[in-house]
Amino acid sequence: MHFNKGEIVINTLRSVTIKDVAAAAQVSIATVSRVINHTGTVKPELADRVQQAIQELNYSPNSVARSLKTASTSTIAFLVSNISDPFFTTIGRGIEDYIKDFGYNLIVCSIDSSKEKELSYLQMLKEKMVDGIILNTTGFNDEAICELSHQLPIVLSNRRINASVFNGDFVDNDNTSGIYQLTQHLIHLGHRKIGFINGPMHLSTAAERHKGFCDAMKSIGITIDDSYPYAYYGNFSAQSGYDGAKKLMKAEDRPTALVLMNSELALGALRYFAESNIQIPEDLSIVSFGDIHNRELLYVTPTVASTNLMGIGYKMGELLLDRINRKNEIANREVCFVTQISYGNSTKEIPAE
Amino acid sequence: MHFNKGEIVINTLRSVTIKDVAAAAQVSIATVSRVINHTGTVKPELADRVQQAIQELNYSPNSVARSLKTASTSTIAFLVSNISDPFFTTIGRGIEDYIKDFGYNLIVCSIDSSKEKELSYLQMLKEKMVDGIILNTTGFNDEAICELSHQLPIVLSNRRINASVFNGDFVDNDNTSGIYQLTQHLIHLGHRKIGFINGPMHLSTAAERHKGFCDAMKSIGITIDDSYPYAYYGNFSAQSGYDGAKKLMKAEDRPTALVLMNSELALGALRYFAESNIQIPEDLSIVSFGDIHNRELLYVTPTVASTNLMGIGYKMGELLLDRINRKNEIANREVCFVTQISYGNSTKEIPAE
DNA sequence: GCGAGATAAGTAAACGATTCCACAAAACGA
DNA sequence: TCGTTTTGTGGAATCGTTTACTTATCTCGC
Repeated sequence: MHFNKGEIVINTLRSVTIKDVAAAAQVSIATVSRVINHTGTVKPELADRVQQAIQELNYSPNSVARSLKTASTSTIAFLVSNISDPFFTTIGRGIEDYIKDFGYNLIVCSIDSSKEKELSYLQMLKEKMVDGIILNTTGFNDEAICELSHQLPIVLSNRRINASVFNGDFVDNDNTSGIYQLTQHLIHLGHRKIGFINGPMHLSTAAERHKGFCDAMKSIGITIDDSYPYAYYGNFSAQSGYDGAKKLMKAEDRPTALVLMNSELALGALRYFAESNIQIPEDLSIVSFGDIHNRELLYVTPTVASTNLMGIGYKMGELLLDRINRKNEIANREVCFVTQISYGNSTKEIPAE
Repeated sequence: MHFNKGEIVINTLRSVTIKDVAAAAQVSIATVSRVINHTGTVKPELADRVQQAIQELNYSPNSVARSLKTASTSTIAFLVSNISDPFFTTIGRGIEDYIKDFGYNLIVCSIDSSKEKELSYLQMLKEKMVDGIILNTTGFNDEAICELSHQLPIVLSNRRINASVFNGDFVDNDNTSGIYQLTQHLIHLGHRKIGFINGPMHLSTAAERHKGFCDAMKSIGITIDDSYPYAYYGNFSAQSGYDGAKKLMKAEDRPTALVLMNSELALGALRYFAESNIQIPEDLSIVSFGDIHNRELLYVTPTVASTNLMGIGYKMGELLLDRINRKNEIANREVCFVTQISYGNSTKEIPAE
């Protein structure tokens, strides 16, 4: 508070406003506003006086007041199932990197795959007047999201919405092709009894990856239906990976290879294999979708379809800001990121039976 | 928009305000506000009318306007070096879990150990009127943070500030004791040539862990000074871990054990050992500070001082909200979380030389 | 029955910016 | 020289709330 030398500062708590600056520079608040925002015209001489007053008073504009008037907060929200999941935080980092250059901030919310949490966060964020939302939805609130999408720019992250009236963009990996390639890899190694562990089929990611698997199996004449013996559906968590691996490997008729439909499932499965002394790839070949943190340092390096998460985040930030600038009045867009197979040592050729 | 059956909606963009509710319920806006906030007294009959109007109009209050008036946004910020680092996101999850029950949101910002980024984020957040900040500081802006701490509640996460005029709380692991115990463990196994890889010493975490190491070594009569041959200082990144391990292991006089001062350093070092075929623990024993994601799935399970990150986050949320409620007018507090040694298979007894 | 105190509701002033509008002064073209 | 446009500035409304203040009504003890 060195700017008040010799005077007693009456009220340090009250922060300096545009009024104080106007008074100090002996101009109107309108002029101060014009100087700050570089709008309208103002004489250089006055502008200097204002700038000087701003310096001396250490003034910075109040974003909240500005937001109220301009109806925009320069804040966007990122809703994910769990902010401590590296998958999402890497995407989040990509988003943040992109938007920060435009003066935007990121609010991050964990909705824990809970229908209620998702709804209540959406409500709260609408009240807070965030400028847009990037949403990895639970899949349980499609109607509400569709309605919201007409009031607020929304970009869907990785999970599509099953409704035609949705107004927004969608970014995802090429799930079908990624899993197709992984499965083909196993097929080429001679595997036929190929199991899979997937998440809930109402999520587009699960459904699309399932399709990739079916397509590949179809190419060798195997049709996947409800009676397919080597299938397990969980919820994209490590626990499901563990449980699924256990169930499939305890069955009389074991698969010789396993497709894990996301990295959490893979980690859970690896835990089970370690505990139960199942050797990878000697006893079982595995592949999985999505990058794994420090994958090369694991006791076995899984072959994966690797994804460009930072890139996805960056792209989603780009789409959302564009949508914000264009007042949400554009046609839906979809961006699909191709995956790249990254080979580890988790698969092995099998002699044809 | 089903609430306007049969009528033409003139302006869907303009959202419904407290005025509309007041008009619909035929009361004043003051009464509506009283109903919403449960303040003052209002006849049940009127309250009902208001509630009904709120329902029918699908009204939700505008947080920005409320924030302007009440000078609080129910938002707190979490500033970390990198939001994609699991260490921080786990803490973040703890914070979020605590604060969400009180209607608070979390803004997450990556400052990348950059002095400028930290400063500009702090400025931006002040303008946005966040109610408080949880800060894992770069260590380069102590004065600015001290000044800010008198205007805005601040809780420091894991990195202390070297200034007496700081006004806020501090939460950390017991760095000194954690490293002391880890080092003692190596000593008990017979190691004497114990190297370490640390972060920059201007960070309190680095300094405190260094002290733990020195204390332990002192107990066997070894004093650590600048000439200690088995030392490497980097920046708490995996790259530093890799580089440090390389340098120490390429020297003529190798250490027989290594203390890694955080988990990133440990992962980087593990990568080097894997590449250069150094067997752990046969060729080298290692220990490290802090949990490692999926530690048991690594090719070697490091012995670590494990930390309760969720708990730390939760505690920081608690301290910050308390500080907010008490208008930042309380004495500084410090909370220290004890660590727990979690044994892996990365250490081995050495025959006394 | 009447004044004091409680209760209930409304009016209007904030909060701190942006921006429309009015208007004065300067610049300009004929 | 006199309109007409351009430029620069200030006044005041506005954004959507909360809340201090006011006023009207009601309750109640004496």
